[in-house]
This record gives sequence, structure tokens and C-alpha cells, in this order.
Amino acid sequence: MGYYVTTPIYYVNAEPHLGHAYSTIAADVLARHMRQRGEEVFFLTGTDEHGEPVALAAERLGTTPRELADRNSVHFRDLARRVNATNDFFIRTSDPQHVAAVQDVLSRVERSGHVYAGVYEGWYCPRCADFKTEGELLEGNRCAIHKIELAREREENYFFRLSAFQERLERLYAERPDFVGPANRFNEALSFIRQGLNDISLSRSSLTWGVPVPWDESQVFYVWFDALLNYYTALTYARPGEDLTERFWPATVHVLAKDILKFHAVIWPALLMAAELEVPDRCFIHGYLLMDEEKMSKSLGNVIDPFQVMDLYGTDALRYYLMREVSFGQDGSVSPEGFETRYTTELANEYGNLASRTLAMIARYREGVVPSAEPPPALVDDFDGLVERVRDRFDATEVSAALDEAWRLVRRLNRFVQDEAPWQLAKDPEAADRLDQILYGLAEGLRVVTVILHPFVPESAERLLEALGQDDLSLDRARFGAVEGGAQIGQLSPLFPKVERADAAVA
RNA sequence: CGCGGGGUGGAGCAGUCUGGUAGCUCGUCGGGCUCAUAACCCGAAGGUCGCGGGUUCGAAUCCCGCCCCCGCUACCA
Repeated sequence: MGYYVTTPIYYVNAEPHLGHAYSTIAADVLARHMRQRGEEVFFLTGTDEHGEPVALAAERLGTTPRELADRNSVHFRDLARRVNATNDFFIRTSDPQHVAAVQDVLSRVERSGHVYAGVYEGWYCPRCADFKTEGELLEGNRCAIHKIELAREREENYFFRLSAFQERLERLYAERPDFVGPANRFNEALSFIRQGLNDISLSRSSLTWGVPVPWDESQVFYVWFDALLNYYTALTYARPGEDLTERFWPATVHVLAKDILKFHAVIWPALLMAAELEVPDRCFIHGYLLMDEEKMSKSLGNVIDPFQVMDLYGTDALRYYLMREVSFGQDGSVSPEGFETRYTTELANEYGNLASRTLAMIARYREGVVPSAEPPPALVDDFDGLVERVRDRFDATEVSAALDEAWRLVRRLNRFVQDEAPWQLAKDPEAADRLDQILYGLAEGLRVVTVILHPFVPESAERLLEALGQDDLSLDRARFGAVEGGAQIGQLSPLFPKVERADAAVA
């Protein structure tokens, strides 16, 4: 069975921002790690393009929804490319194959009796293009966002019998404690289910920019049903002539942010049950990136623009920072200052400099050839079980913790250099064997750490491995002592060059 | 009101499930080293782990109550 990881599909109504980059990077780290383990991986991202907000925005701009979607979808495709995402496909919900597959699945749901015609009635805010619940309204039935008085509107459309799945969902949660992670999100979703589920509208009649309801073409499907199904439909046409669902369905993990928890943890499995499809193994909910205490706001100048950061520091620096700074699964603060600190102290000083000093000493003391020796006992214990620890962390979707496992070894290696003082040994011909062992241990330790860091900082890791005369990225080889000495090392310019502070204003 | 999460040295966090001398990073101060991207290493100062009770030989960790902050409470991409 393959490993299938997804990001949310991004709504084309907005410009790509750091949050999109974060989800995509996290999913990519998972995908790359699993490939290192020799798993067959399929990694999906894409754009969500239907719905009223896009239709309205297009109208305002004097264009068609399709043209607007075409234009904005490209931005997200570019973002994926810029962050070095190794997605195997980029789905667009306006793809004709997706539309057809959605119709197919939802027709099946309808035929199975999970759909009925009803009336949707509520307070409608034209500015939000959305219905509001009683609880969301201000006094006088006003929109909490726009402060305007709302009208009561009613619309005839189709409903999905979500309520009928309450028991099956509760059983799913009882049987599969890993279905949603982290645990607090699992509890949140479960308690939501236990509070009782209402049916939800499946279609819209006042809109044309969407997937037409096959049994009633005057309506289109509510955008969430169209959107959620992307995870399934993509597999049916990503490889022409090949149905990937056999190999990759159900999905291994959906990566998403907490704002869309309920759609993925409640509606999505219910929909799949209704369609008689298997539910995914796991949904993993990451937190929000907070800009200090403030929310991200361009006018406050505290925004981290992912494109700007990557222009100045490189893609790996952004990938590293986001995975490192924010404990994966929790909210966390990010800031330009925090970024600079981690870039300089960790990437440049600890890791980049470790690479520089290691390569320099091998070049200087051993003419550029990694000596052959037994692994230094002082390091063996520290590296023992590393691969297993990293695997366990990834299996639990503890991405930041996996990164920390590697980083502790980066620090360990710097301490090793200091403790052993190879520059002293180099002065003493009697200590040649000892120096061989130290330098071998350093090169080998650096190689192991770099293989493990590869999913996080792929470009830099590959450059460094090449300089070490290595190219095997498989996790199995990331064992201390697995590669013997003898490699000819190469040149390496600083992996993470210092960036002058004056230029470093990323905000 | 209900549900969920959080409150740990100056800052940001881990540890809480599986009780047993409070840990990490940044910052501050002192020292060491010179291979290296003036990088690296060591040491020190600094915390009654939100408050009050309880269980226990022993609680940040378990139980009860309270205070404060945040999120969710449905069709928000």
C-alpha cells in the first residue's frame, strides 16, 4: 500500500501567503521522508476554484470565474514550485475530470438515499456571500463582520443526511484513535460529533460557478463537497490511463489547518461512508502561524512574505524555520527577528559551519580524503537508534520533533570537535590514527545527520552530501558507520551564508 | 452556558498520558579554543512550574475547586 499525503487545496480567491507555504512544506517533508524509507509516495496539492466568492470577485474585475481561477491558480502552482514541493500532481477543481468524478460520486450518494430536497433558510450577508447562524449575529440581526442588517433568505436545495452518520462516526473515532491528530483535535472533533449532527445543504441554486448537480442541473454542489472530493478524484485521472486509487486510496494523511477541521474530520468521513469509499487513515491538523501577539497584517508590517524570505535566504531556510520554530500541530509565533536568529545561529553557525570546519580539516590534514577508521565510541552511543527515533517521530506526525532529533546531533558533533581538538592531534605524528578516527567520525556523523535533514533542507543537504562524496539518501543508510572512509571530498561554499542585517529586513 | 486547548526562570517552548533532584533555545555575565561562515565549546546568574485544597514517602505531572487567556459552537478556504 502506498503512502498518500495531501495538502488542503487552496482557494483561488486569495493570494498565496505564509500559511499556504507552511501546509505545503509540511506535507512535502512527510512525502520526502517516506520516499527515503522506500515507500511508494503520492503527494497531492492544488487549488479549489468554485463557489460564490470567486464568482463575485470575477464579476468585480469584469472577468469570468474561469479566467480568474486560471490566473490565480498559477500563483499557487508557483508557490509549490518555489518551496520545492515534490507534489506528484496539482489538482484544480475546475478540471473537467474532477467535475465528472464529483458528479459520479455524489450521484452514487444520492442513489443510496443519503440526499433529500429541502429548504435552507437563514440570515444572509451579501458582503460575506454567506449564511450566518443565530449565534454569529450581532443585535438586530446584523453581520458581525460588516455590521450591516441582514435579510432572511430561503433557498431550495438538496441536503446531505449527515445526521444519519453520527453513530458510524462515533464508532470510527472509538476504533481509530489515530484518525485525527494531534489528540486535542481528535477530542475536539469527537465532542463536536457527540453534540449531535445536523444535515447540511449539499447544493446551491443561486450560483452557476460550480459542479452541476447531475439530477437537477439548476443547482451546483456546495463548494465543500466539490472540494473535499479532490483527494479522491485526483487519483482517478492524475496519470492518464491509470487509476491510482487501487494503490493509494484511502489517503494516508491529510495535512490541514485547524479552521477546516470539521470538514475533514466529520463531513468528509461521513461523505465517504455514504459513497461506500474507505475513509482516510489520518487527518493531521497543524496550528496557525502567529505574528507575535498580533495577527498577520500588512499594514502593521509584521508579515513574513514567503517569497521575499526565499529570495533573500533561500528556500531551505524558510522550510527549516517553519518546521523548527513551530511545534507541528500547535500554534506558534513566527517573526522576522526569530527567523534571522534561527538562520544565523542554527543554519549558519551550527550546521553550515560544522560542514565548513569538517571539510576544511579533512582537506587540510588528510588531503581531502575521508580517512578509514572505526567509528569513534564517543559518538556511537549518541547516534545509536537515531533512525528508529526519527521514524517513530514521523509515524506520529511529530515533524518538529523529528527535526530536533537530527539537530541534537548537529550540536553533538560541534561539541565532539571541541572535545577532541583535531588541530592539536594534527601536530603530533603519534596521534595520526586517533586523528583519522576523529575525522572519519565527523564526516560520517555529518553525512548521517544530513541524510536525515534532507526532507527539511533538500537543496542544502544534497550540496553537502555531494561535497562529502555521497549521494545515497535512503534512511537505511543513515546509520553511523554504514559508510566507510575513502571518499574524496569536494569544495563547498558556505551552505547558509550570513546575510547582512541591513539587507535582512524581511518585513 | 456547552466543548476543546493553554497558563513552566527576561523572551519563546519541551516535559504532564507511564508521579521521584525542573530541561531546551534565545538573551545576559564569565571563561576556554583557534579547525571553521569572528563561527565553536564550557561554566554562572535567573523559576514557590496561574491560585487554593486533596491523594502520596514524594506532584509541574494524579484528583477537586477557582482565576486568567485562546479556539470552537456548523455550511468560515
